[in-house]
Amino acid sequence: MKERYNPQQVEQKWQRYWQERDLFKTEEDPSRPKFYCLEMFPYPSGRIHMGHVRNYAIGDVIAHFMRMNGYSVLHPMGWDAFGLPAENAAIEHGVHPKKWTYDNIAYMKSQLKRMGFSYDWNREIATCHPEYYRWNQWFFIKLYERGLVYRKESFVNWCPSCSTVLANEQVIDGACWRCDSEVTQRQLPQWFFRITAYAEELLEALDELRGGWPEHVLAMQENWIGRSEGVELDFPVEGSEESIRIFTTRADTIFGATFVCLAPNHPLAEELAEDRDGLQKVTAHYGETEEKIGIFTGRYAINPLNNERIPIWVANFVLMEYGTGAIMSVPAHDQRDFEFAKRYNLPIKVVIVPESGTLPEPLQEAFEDYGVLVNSGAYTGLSSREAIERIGRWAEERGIGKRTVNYRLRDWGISRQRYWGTPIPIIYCDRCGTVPVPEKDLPVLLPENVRLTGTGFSPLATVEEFVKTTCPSCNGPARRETDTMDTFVDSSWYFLRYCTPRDGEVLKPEALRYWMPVDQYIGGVEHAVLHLLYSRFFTRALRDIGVVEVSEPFKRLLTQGMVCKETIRCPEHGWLFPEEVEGDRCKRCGREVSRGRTEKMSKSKKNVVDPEYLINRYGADTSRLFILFAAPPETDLLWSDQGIEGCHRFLHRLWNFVETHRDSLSIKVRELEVREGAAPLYRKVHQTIKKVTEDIRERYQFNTAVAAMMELFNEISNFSPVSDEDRAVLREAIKNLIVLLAPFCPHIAEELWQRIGEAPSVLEQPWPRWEEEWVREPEVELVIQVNGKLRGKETVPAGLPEEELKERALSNENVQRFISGKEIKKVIVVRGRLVNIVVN
RNA sequence: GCCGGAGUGGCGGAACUGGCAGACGCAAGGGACUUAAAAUCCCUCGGGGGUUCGCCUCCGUGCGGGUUCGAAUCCCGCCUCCGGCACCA
Repeated sequence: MKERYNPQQVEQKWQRYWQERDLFKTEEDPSRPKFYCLEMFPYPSGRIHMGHVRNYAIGDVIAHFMRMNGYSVLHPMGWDAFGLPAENAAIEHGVHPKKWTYDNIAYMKSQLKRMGFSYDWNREIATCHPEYYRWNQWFFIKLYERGLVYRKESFVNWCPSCSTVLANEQVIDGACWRCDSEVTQRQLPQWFFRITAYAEELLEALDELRGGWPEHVLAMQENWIGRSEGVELDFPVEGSEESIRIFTTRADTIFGATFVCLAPNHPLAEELAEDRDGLQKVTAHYGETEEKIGIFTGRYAINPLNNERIPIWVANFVLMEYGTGAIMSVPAHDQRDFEFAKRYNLPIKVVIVPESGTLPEPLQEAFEDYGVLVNSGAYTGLSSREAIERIGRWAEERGIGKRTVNYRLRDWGISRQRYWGTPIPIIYCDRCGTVPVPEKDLPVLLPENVRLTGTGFSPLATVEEFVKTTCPSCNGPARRETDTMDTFVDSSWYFLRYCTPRDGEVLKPEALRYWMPVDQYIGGVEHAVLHLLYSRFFTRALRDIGVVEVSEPFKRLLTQGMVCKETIRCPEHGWLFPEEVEGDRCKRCGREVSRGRTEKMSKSKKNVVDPEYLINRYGADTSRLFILFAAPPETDLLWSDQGIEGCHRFLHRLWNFVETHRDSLSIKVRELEVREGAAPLYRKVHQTIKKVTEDIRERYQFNTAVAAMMELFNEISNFSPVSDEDRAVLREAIKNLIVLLAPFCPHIAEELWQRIGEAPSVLEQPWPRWEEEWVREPEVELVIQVNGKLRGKETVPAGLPEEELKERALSNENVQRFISGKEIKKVIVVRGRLVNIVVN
């Protein structure tokens, strides 16, 4: 009796089997090559979404593939478990963040298990666990001792909705990366990681990643680090001992400087500005982009190159955080200065002209290109490039400046005024000042009895027994730091923790040496600068304190595309779920809906598909297969309800085939004999092994690998065996197909493997090998062109000499029509492929 | 504005170093089975023209040029879309 494919039953059976045998447990095995396959760990928001499914399906294929190829594979999973949503849930629903988080973890873990991913769950980590975050604290202290962590009062990005500070990387278009609220500026004392100390290294090392990382991620990081070479130069302040140091990349325009601008929070601004109210007003608009405003300080500076006396201004668009916090303003050659000069009627002086010609005066806009210097004293006539070089040298010789490099990258502010995060291990003592918590007192535990209100003040400050402590150095009364760390600290090194997840005392160097770096990292592009840059920095910082030997954490990076789906919109009721629509009309109001553009699946746009629904309806194998088949991994994937049906159909057909031919498929033969009629099928088997292997190994093209398996199955279905020898070939074909399919659809592969009489587990089978002689076709179709146009085809034995191919081509009937009576100028022969006859 | 990527049937996408454009899948149309439907199976499926129904032929990979015996693929110039950066001196 033929049994019907029941995914639920099959999947549960094999998930239980894997779990009982702990099949995916990993240990360091020096006798085998290692492979560290890592997918970005999820935030435990409650349920997994299609983005997770795609990310983890890709990772699982790679992990299985490498295992079957004899590698010792580390494939772990864990939870990025600290963060705001837990705290917000607490404020809204009164449930403790810890409970909320651990409940979510338990549920999502069960979902991941139902998807059948091959994680070594023995290595599971959660960043909110004290044995995890103690290392955040330990690293913090070590880096503090090395001067890579410091505290300073500064303007910070403040999200009023999240009631906390954001790092620069977390502000997108002036809005919070998480909730989209407009970000404002606040002045607060903050802890910083000195990522800028590694700016040059982080930039230079990008070159080593080329090839293994996608080009656009490298470009984004390069942009973000934003290196620029220039000159620092002192402009003495008239009637004062002070001078203003400016930074410029365009020293060639210095003779065109008609004023100097200070950032409002520049130390000299306060001192020089006469108009207090004016200064305050500029300060209030600091960093705003809508409008350039400024005030004249009433004082003058001297241009060191021509001794010209130019006014000193304070302007809101000059940033203290970049360069020296002061600029020389050259309105003729800088658009920002041009706009500022126009507004305040400051002189505009042309000192650069294009190599050919002049500039139309008065200028309508700044001329920012390189060119030739005019009105520039001894430098007149030089090219911009030369002038920059010479002026830089001149300043260095005179000791009034130097050539320098500036970076757009800022230090990473990690203080957060929130509860659900790692406590910063610092103690403030009136007598000893700022004292780090001694190593032996770690971890500084996050207290659980806390009232969360979301008022914007650190919740920990209200927990008296937490705040009140004694100073580790003088034993006097002292207070603890009450801010917690940015959660990106947690994820900046979690890949190291997987190597020794349970060792309470140390990150074992042997384990790190064996497993690091991550050989393949997989995740979304949204972390191109944030997480990926922080991790590269952190790994280097930890290298410098002797924790790890590698500098780059991720050798290869694959950024998977988004999962998208069509959106539906009602003019009255906004976004709609498909089930809220009937015949293009909104069920509620009857108005016609518009099928909007396809966009990334999101709850707010109601275009989501719940993975759990798919598992229940089609099973994990079908879901995984479709998501791998529908698009190459880096491309955005357009969800299609019919598409998944197609993949389900394929698995059904495969199942039915095995069930129908079960008897003949379980006959084993000692030696395979491939007769005439079975040779094409047997060749297809070897061609498919080759194609699937190379698609996975070299190109990560899972869609074409799946297509190749479908092709093989089509050929299997069309094959009619006429002998036992043929049946043995058929069995061989099915057997190989099942093994090839195993990384994609492990459950059905296990089941079919067993049903053709093989012993489990198919996942422990060696990856099949192909034989080149069976990949080659004995006959090839020769394409014959005349003047590059297809004029005929001939089936010829492979490996014919050129002469013969040429002859066959020339004698082809249809070809004759096109060449008769014409002069043959040339014949190009590509062996095994084509002949092109050139006539005039 | 600067940087990165992409434009191929009705749709998702194939085509490896320049060598048969459209693999595989979806949708659509036709047929078989069935009382019927679902499921399954078979056939057709870029467009135009011709046909003795074997096939022949012209056009076709965003647009315009170029290199080449031969271009989806390489080069030059545009257009469109997506992503990143952007008052960074």
